[in-house]
Order: sequence, then C-alpha cells, then structure tokens
Amino acid sequence: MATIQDVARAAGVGVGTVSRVLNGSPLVSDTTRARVQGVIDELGYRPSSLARALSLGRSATVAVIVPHFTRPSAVERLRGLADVIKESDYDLVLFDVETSDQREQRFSMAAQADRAAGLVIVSLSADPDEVGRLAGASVPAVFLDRHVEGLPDVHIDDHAGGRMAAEHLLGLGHRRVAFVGDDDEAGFGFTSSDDRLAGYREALEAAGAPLDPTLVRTGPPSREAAHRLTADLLDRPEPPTAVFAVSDLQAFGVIEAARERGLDVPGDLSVMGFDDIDVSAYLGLTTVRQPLYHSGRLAAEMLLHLLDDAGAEVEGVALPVELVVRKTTGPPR
Amino acid sequence: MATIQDVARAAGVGVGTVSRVLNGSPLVSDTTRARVQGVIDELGYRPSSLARALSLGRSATVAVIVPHFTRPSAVERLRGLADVIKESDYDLVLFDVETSDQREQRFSMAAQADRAAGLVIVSLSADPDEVGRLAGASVPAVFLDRHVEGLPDVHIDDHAGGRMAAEHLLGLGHRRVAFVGDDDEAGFGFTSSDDRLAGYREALEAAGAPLDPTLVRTGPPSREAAHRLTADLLDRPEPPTAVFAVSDLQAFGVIEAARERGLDVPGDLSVMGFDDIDVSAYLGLTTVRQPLYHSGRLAAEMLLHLLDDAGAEVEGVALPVELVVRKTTGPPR
DNA sequence: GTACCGGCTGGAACCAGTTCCAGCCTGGGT
DNA sequence: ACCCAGGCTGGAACTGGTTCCAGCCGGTAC
Repeated sequence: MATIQDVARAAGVGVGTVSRVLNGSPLVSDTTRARVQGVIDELGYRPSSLARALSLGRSATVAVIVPHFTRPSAVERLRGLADVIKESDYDLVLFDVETSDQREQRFSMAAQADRAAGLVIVSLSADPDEVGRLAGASVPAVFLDRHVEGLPDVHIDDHAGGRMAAEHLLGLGHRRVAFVGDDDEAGFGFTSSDDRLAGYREALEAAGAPLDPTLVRTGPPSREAAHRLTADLLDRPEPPTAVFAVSDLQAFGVIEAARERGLDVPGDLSVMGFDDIDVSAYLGLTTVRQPLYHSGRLAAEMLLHLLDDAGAEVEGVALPVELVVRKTTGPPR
Repeated sequence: MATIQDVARAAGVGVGTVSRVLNGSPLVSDTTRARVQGVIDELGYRPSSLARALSLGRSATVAVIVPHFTRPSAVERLRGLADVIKESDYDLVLFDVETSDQREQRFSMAAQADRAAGLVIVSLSADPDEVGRLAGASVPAVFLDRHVEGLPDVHIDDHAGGRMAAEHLLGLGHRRVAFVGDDDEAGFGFTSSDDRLAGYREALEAAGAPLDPTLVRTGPPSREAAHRLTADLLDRPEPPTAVFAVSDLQAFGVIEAARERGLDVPGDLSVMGFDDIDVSAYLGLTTVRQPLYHSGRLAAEMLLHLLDDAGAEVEGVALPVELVVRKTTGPPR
C-alpha cells in the first residue's frame, strides 16, 4: 500500500500538501493540485481511514449495537437505519451482542470517540451509571426500542400495546388467556416483554378476568422456544382459549404448537403477536403493529442530526402502536 | 480518556513496560506488573484499538461485505457467520452494499490490512483483476454464495438447483412454466439467478418443453417486485401453469399475485422457490433447499483458519442443494 | 576484584495520517 | 530600490499504541 509519504515523494511535494489536496483545502495551487492528484491516481493511493481517525480523534463510522440482530424485528429496524446512513458520509458498522460479556464490552467501547463517531443502541437498556457515562462522552448515542431518561431515544408505549392486546381478546369474549414472552436470561435489560405483560395484566384485571399466573410463560425470543412453551400451556388441565405472544415470531411458534395438537386457529385457540413484521400480513396474523422500519430511520436521522451539530438538543420520540386484526383471533368456542 | 502515557507516568514506569503488561509479556517483574495493573484499573484505562491496529498493521475485526443484508437469506447466512465469529477473538463488522459505488469502495477497502484482519464477501463476484488483488493482499478473503476461481469460497451448484426445479415441475406434468429471477441492475455481479435459469432452461429443453422467453422475468430481489412481475405474467393470453422463483421471498410475492387474481395455489398455479428460509416450512412452500446457516458457519471457519495460519491452503467448498416438496406445487389442471 | 550474563526497564522510532508554524516567493505600493 | 502582504509550501509535532535497542543492576564465575 502506498502511503502519503510515497505520494509526496513521487509528486515532489511535502506531505502537508498531499493532505491538503486530499481534504480539498483551498490553500493549494491548481497546478500542484493537479500534479498531486495525478500521482494519487497513478499509485492507486487510498488514505488509511485508521490513521486518519487516529489523527483526527474521530472516525466516520456509526456503530449500531444490537442484540440478536437476526431477529426479524431487529432486521427491519436495521433496514431503516441502513437506508438513512447510506445517504450520509458515515459508514455503518454493526456490533452484534449475544452475551452479557459482549454487552459490557460494547458499552465500554462506546465512549471511545475514535472507534465510532456516533452510536445507536438497539433494544438494550442502560443503568443510570452507564447513561451518565454516555451522556458525558463525546460520542452521541441514540437508543432505539428503549426509553432512556436523559438521552435521546425512539421507543413505543409497550404498556399500551399490551393493553390493546388484552382488550382485543376480551372484546372477542376470551376470559382464559395466556402470555408467551421473553425472559432476560442474558441480563441485557430487555424490558419490552415485561412492560407489555404489565399492560396486558392490568387490562385483564380491570375487566374482571385476572391473568392466571400459570398461563404466563417466558423464554428466549425464538419461534422454537415459543413452540415449546405453548406445548406446555396446551397440556395443562385447563388450557387457555387465547395466547398473546410478545412478538410475531413467537406467535408463529405458538400457532405451530397449536396445529401440532390438531387445534384450529382461531377456532380452538386465538393467537396474536406484536410487531407486524413483513410476513405477518401474508400469514393473516392478528398483531399489534409498531413502526419498525420507521423507528430505524428516525433513530438514524436523530443521530446524524447530533453529529452534524454537537450542541443540538434532540428530544426522545414515542411512536404509536396500532391493533391490526386479521385471521388468527376470533371468539372462543 | 487516559492514554498509555498517562498510565506510564502515574505508575512511574515507561510506556514500553505498560505495553508489555497490557500484552502479557513475560519480561515484566511481578511487582511492576501489579503496580501498573493497579494504575490501569484505577484510571479505567482502555487501550485504543485504533492506535493498536495502526501500530500493528492489523486489526482484530472480520469484515463482512454483503449486499442487501436484510434479505432473509442474507440474514440467515449472517447468523451462521456471527455464531462462529463470536466464539473467536475477532469482532464482526458488517459492511452493507446497496450501490455499485459502495461495492467499489468496499473492495478497495478490502486490501487494507489495518481495517480488517479478514474478509467475507457475500453474494458478490469479483472480476479476475479484483481476484488478483485480493489474492495478493495480506488480508485473507473468503467468498460466500459465489464460486471464485483462485480464492477460497463456499458455494452451491446453482445450475443443478435450477435443473431440480425444472425436473420437479416436469414430473408433475407442467409444460408451460415461468421463471421469476433477479436482474443485476446495480452491477454487483450476481450470477446465481442466471445460473439457476440456465439449469432450469436446459432441463426443460431436454424434456422437449423449451422455456418460452416471454415467461422469463427479472427484477429486484424483493417480494414486491416478484409480485409485480407475476401480475404481468398472469395477464398474458397464455399464462404459465407453474412459476419457479429464484428465492423463497420472491416465491411469496408470486403466490400473493396469484391469490390477488383469485387463483388457487397449487390448483391453478404451482409455485416453487429457492433457499428454504425459515418461514417456508411453515408456509408449506415447495423449494430447493440450500444450507444457508451452515454456509455462513463454514465460511467463517475457513476464514478463521486462514487467519490462524497465514500459509494454510483452504479449498473451496460446494454445498449440496436438495428438493423439498411441500404444498405449493401440484399437477396442472 | 572484575568480567560477564541475564532479567528487567526506559525511551526512541515507527505506523499513516492532520495541522500548525515558519519561510519562500511574488506582486504591488511607495 | 525597498518593504510588506499574502498565497503557497515543506516539515516538524502530534495522535496512541508496539517494538527494538541500549543500558542498568544484581548475581555468579574466575
């Protein structure tokens, strides 16, 4: 690889001049600029972004920290983020988080301005200590899918979403309903599932049909796990007539388990999810829609705004959720 | 942020000694090591991975270059890559490619050892010139979902996959079949679609039912695009009795378009896809399965092997494809 | 008592950029 | 003819690490 030194030598100029040409400084004469540019093209010289970042103390990348980035909902958010960031001068780099260790590591990396110019943290919460560090860091951060006091975020009202689900099922006449959600084994600080459960539970209680604690199951956020949890629920002496799953992905696991037992959906069991991912419309899943793609775009726009204007004050945004009734819920037998 | 200088000063040692402590060199006495470590902990010092990479001339990241990374098949491959890489000492960073410009930029970046220690290039081809540069670069590269002469790769036999699809449809009695595939507008060098088409066409010709050129449609690799292309196909005076889509995602677009016209699948139209993504089993889609997740794992393992042992010779791997017959194909009316 | 050896240490040089400062040269004003 | 301003340029210093080289110090051998 050619370096800026090589270019300077070959062009018979100083490194400063080459740097000025690279960065479009006006303090270079047209003839010198042309000569240097010629040498750059000839040598196929590419400046090292690494050395540049070290020297400048900032890089041209936006880091996205996201747990389980292959979940459909995460992918959809990433699509929104990527669509906005690709229009900017920044590169997007994705940091996957699968373990609690990695979470710590990502967060500590976060404050290093030279690794990333800005940060989008997806689905992870931060404790007050971490919030303080992030707020004090020179790298702006935006939280996505999580409300954080004191830092910009894009989130939804999970509590209201859970309530909507309960009200829909109650409206159809269900009284014995279940919940399939996430546990937070890895300690990521996921709270969406719990918040939705709280809203769900409250609405049920308010309607005089309190949630049976034995009908609340949690596990990893995968179809397979939801399948297993549901199989267990359906084996109980008094099985539920409806299940609210905390994501569409999990709802599909629930439906699978029901079909495996020869149950008709929604005849024998109503099932609803959360998110409204791509395939849900296709499959006729009743769900609570949250604007996944849009939330990604919005978070990216907020971050770019912060990067553009370091002093900018950016407000957190709460996006609406919406009940989408399709074919997997109906009145109980 | 504290630097290694700050640590050296605070501990009353030289920077060399701090560096040795950081890297576990045996050339440090236990007492000095303890004192330096104490200062490191006290100051909360974190070495700059950037400076480290610049100094060493190599970084601890694996770069994955992938176009349209939110496609289900790309996501599934990424899952395999991520699962392997997270077990190693390397970080995975994802470089999205959406435009031809970005493709160039990613490739030129590729050769810079200081940005990434190794490279996985997904679904993109390289011309001989690029192959030469990559082969000569100090950064090992593995191609995934593309066979490249002279560099390690993980690929499938797309031609055979296309043939399988044709043979399945012919076996059911179809004679007038269509193809919905990808164009390569962005100039990424996608060839899977064309290779599958070639295999499909050959098998049809061999059976005496040559492919009608007006029944071959290509567009972007999205459900929506496939939907539109199919609508057009079905509007023709002599519509096909079966459609082979080049991906499952596109097959769903085909099915949507058929349903929109009140056609029964597979009664009025047989539809098959390619990939066997997660939801395909669920939806009963007939398809040609390729091992997406496994291919990601394999590519990552090959790359880690190359990183471990610079001299290692790694052979390209061809993975098998397999016909999976489900409910969206049947005999024509 | 001196030479030597080896463990440990400090610091300079280096990686590839950016930026600041000093200095050159030229042109215009007096 | 001389001075000065201002455009352009070269190069040193700096970013935060690693590594090599020289040197210090203690102990052992002769």
